[in-house]
Amino acid sequence: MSVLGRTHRTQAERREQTRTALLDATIDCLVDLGYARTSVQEICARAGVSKGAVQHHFSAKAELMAAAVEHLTEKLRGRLAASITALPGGSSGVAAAIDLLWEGYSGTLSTAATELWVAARTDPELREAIRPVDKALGRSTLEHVTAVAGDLPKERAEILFWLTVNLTRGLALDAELGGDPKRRRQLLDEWKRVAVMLYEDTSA
Amino acid sequence: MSVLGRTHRTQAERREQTRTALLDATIDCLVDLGYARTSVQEICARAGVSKGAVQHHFSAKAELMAAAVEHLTEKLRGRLAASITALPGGSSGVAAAIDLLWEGYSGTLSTAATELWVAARTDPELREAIRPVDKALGRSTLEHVTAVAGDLPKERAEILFWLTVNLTRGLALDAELGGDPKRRRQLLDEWKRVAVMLYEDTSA
DNA sequence: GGATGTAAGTTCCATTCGGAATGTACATCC
DNA sequence: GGATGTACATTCCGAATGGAACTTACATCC
Repeated sequence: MSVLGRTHRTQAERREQTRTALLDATIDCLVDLGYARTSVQEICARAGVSKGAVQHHFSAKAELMAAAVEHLTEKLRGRLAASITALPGGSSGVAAAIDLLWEGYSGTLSTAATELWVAARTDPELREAIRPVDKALGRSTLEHVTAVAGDLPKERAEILFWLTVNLTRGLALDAELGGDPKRRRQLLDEWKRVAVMLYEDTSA
Repeated sequence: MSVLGRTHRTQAERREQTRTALLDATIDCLVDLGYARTSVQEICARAGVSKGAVQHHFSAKAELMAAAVEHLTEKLRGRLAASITALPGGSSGVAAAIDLLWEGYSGTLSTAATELWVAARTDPELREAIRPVDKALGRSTLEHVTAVAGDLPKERAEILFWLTVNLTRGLALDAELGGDPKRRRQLLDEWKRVAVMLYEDTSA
């Protein structure tokens, strides 16, 4: 008897609603509690749904997590894609792109992703679920980026992109542990300087 | 009745032996099973010790984990410090230092550290235990590095160091998930090139 | 509008967890 | 060499977990 869904809902709508409610609640739990303390019961409580429901949608907890990964990356991809196409070209675009990747990889969505990533290391099932999705996200983002910075040789652009992504992920870890934000800002600024330099070096 | 400890052991020795056995077993578990599946029972089984022992040494699981962090960083620090002092000076030293940091931050010890880090994000107690220890490790390593690359302005050396550390941590995450080793090698080589360039730029 | 299948809620169970209580072996000190 | 305190083992318990079985509610199709 939720306040939503007062009207008639088709079966597909019902299904989709509780499904996304479950996945969103899962991400919430990952961010708030971490993977270790994310229980099915807690997810159900947050989603306003019973345990039976999750079992109906997902045969096991791992499957729920796998679906959450997809849900998560889909959201992240959407956010990134939207911002990237609005990037300016040239060297100012490089700096802006780095900021963008940092924002993308340091937000709550990425926090949840990190939880799943780390958990996946020792959970083969989850791992197999994550890998293709993550690869697709990387490719998709890379495509958008290279499309914007088109005057760079493809290989150079890729290297610059992946360096940024990995640096950003390291910084995100640092942020999660409560490292010094000022230093992170400093490092990111320096990296932008270097990246722009490299960019101009190669494209000029 | 282990094969070790057949001789008389003083109380302090007994205490120290089972303590380190427990901590080593904890790290083992973190690497093999991940934080979520690391239970006290499993640790005891691997350490060849009973549950009562861990309770005698550590009042709660969180305390064990906190001690494991310290044990871990101490080991890591030892390994890094030993290798760093043997570094050559000049730009070849920069490249070698990067390789060293990569090795240090991508081994099993660091894998366990990452598990604890991520878990600490949502566990205040563990977090408070980790922060000072991690900071000390960073400072200690940084000190050694700056001592070797002494002809660089201090601030520049620090930035270079932290950029490398964070990049390395991002790459380590990628490695854990089974990313392409060839690409990681490529990225690391490129970063070495850039770092050497920056180094020569500033010190010349 | 009544039959039918799917979505979701309720209840239950086996397992496992961390931690407490209690008992035993060992080392130290007189 | 016997008393005493520390290190470790055994056993138990309440709580929480994931998953199964069963029941109820809803939408769809005739």
